[in-house]
Amino acid sequence: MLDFISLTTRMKKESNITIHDIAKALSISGSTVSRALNDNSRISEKTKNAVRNMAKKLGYQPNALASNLRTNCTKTIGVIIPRISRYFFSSAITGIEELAREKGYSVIICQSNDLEEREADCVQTLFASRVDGVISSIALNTDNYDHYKTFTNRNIPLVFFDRVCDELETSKVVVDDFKGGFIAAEHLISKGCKRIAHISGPQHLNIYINRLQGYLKAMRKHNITIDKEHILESPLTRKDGMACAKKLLESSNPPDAIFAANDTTALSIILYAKEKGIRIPEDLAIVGFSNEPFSEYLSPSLTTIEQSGFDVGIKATELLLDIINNKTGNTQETIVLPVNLIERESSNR
Amino acid sequence: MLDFISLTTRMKKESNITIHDIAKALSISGSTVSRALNDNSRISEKTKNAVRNMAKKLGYQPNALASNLRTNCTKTIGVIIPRISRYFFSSAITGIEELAREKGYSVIICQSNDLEEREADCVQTLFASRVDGVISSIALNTDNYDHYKTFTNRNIPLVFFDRVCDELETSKVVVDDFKGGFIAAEHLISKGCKRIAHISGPQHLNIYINRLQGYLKAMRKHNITIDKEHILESPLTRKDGMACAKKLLESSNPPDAIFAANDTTALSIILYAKEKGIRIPEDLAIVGFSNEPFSEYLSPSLTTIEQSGFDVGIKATELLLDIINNKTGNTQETIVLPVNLIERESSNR
DNA sequence: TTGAATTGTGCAATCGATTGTCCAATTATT
DNA sequence: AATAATTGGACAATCGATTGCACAATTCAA
Repeated sequence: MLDFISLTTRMKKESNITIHDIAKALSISGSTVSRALNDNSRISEKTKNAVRNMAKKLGYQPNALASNLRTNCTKTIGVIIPRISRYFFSSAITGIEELAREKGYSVIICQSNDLEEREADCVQTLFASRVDGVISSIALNTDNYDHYKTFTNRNIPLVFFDRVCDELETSKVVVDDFKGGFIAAEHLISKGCKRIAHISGPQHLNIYINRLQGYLKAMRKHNITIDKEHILESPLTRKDGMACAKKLLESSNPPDAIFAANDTTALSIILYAKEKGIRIPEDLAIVGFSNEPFSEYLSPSLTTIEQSGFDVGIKATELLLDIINNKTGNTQETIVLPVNLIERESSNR
Repeated sequence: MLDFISLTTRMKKESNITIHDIAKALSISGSTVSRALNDNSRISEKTKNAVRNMAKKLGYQPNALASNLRTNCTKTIGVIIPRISRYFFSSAITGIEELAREKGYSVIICQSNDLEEREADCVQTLFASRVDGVISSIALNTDNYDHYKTFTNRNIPLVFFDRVCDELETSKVVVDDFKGGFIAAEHLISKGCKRIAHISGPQHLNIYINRLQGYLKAMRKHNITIDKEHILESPLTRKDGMACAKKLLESSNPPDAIFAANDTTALSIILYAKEKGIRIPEDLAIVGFSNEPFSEYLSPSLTTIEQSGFDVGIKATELLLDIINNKTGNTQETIVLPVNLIERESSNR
């Protein structure tokens, strides 16, 4: 029992080594220890070494809280995303974390669950944590951006990615949705499709507007007239996809190809078509968007537009860290990353 | 320009409202403000209201850093996982975050990328951030657990989930892998399969040991003799799965069913079998483990064992918060969550 | 050799919130 | 009315690291 007590006592002590303990052990002042540990030029090599050795010997671990309080910088960046379980976003986080850790930053992640209210909560949480900067992708139903002023008003660097907000003047990282829409449509055209429908997403989100515009441009370029009924707007869930498929395929003028604004919707279409005995790609060619992990394994496998969440995360972090470290002035950059077409069975005719 | 300057000045000020500013505005002391804000019983309702109103009016936002430093508690929990982009783990994080935020905690996430060295880094990062507790799932190649002593030595609560470590005496949350293995094998037996192979994972991980043991028990229970060649150990990647499939299916005594320790391996088997013209499930029945997002969409769709990452995350967080708030003593609980079989085409014969 | 420049450290204030202790004012008790 | 008990609030120390300034010791210049 005695052993146990002395053990716990020792452990307790061990967890509380401060620069002052080091200072005492070496009979120097705390400020010298602090400077030595920070490699300040005003401390002699000899002292620095002594301090470093003693720090190691005592098992010193700097208390970030104290440091943060004094320096008013936490070496932490906050991330707000709709949902972590979506592959694109978890890939983006992987990229963010990768670069952040390399540069000595930690990452705090908050999920908005695609709810504006939750997003506002996230903003509060991150602000309370005094993050040095924030990377965000906007929730599906957010149409008021005031909560972000918590950051902008206080000059806390903010970078948006993927789902960006034109209303706020910040740097942004997006993929080339316009081009994605364009090459998706042009691909279908090249396969001889004549009646190409498009299922788009919520039109207050730039990404869906751009995919739609890219599609329209390709259609115009090839002088294909569009049946107005062939352009639908949808929240893009599995269920909505089913409804859209039904609406399009049961109409009087059914399309011979569909470009869906995401893979989930494309999946719904495939399932619906299978159920109805519509052959893919012979009767109906399909192109999705995102290259979800499942898209490769669908039957038929899904032609889609690939976008790298990882790259987006890396770029956004680069941008943010540049701003934090004041490498860039007040410039608001918008970086557009490339997309590319992955041809698979669903359009191979 | 003047406007701009005064604006920035104001903004700067706005971001630095402290309890002392409130105190000054009301001609009371900082300690009273602090107590009022914390709803301390020694402050009169009248004063509390005055303080709250002034706080709102000035746009006061508590500085968590200062509070943390003083109270030595950060209201933050750390999470270490192999990789966030795996669905099971991102689901677990969703669960963790959900409950944590509800209880007023933030979450810091670190990825080990299944590397022991990175895992040790994560430990350091989280410790430096002075998290109040840690939830971890061990990296694939970790076989030395000393780095976790950083937490255990200092009585920082630690809970493992899924990939747990028996060497360390902590609370754990796992799914019932043994039972999962058992029902997977028994299901195949019930379908009339006689030569049931199993592709297991690294045997220093409890989850794979348990799945294997469950499988063995089912086989014994039904008096089925096992060809030793029918039990393989694999790192369980796509590529390894292919190799295992080849080895099993080209042997002199090919199995008529395979229970794979994860869905990725099951996928490889399906692809290999298709390539070789082996019919599923007629010639070969397949059961996987995890119910990955893609498993439902494979052709044939994959029978598998479902485990809820979300539930595991919730339970682990419950456990951790109980320990942090000292509701439980030193008890080391191990919670086992249920699994269940999802029957699909790959075994439907 | 003396004053100036340089180098290496220490002192003490500071970041913002919390909390043990003390004191004044108010209310209750006999 | 006098004392005791209670209530509401102020003071000052504290958490641990950082940093402007002061100052002693050393080196350099003339």
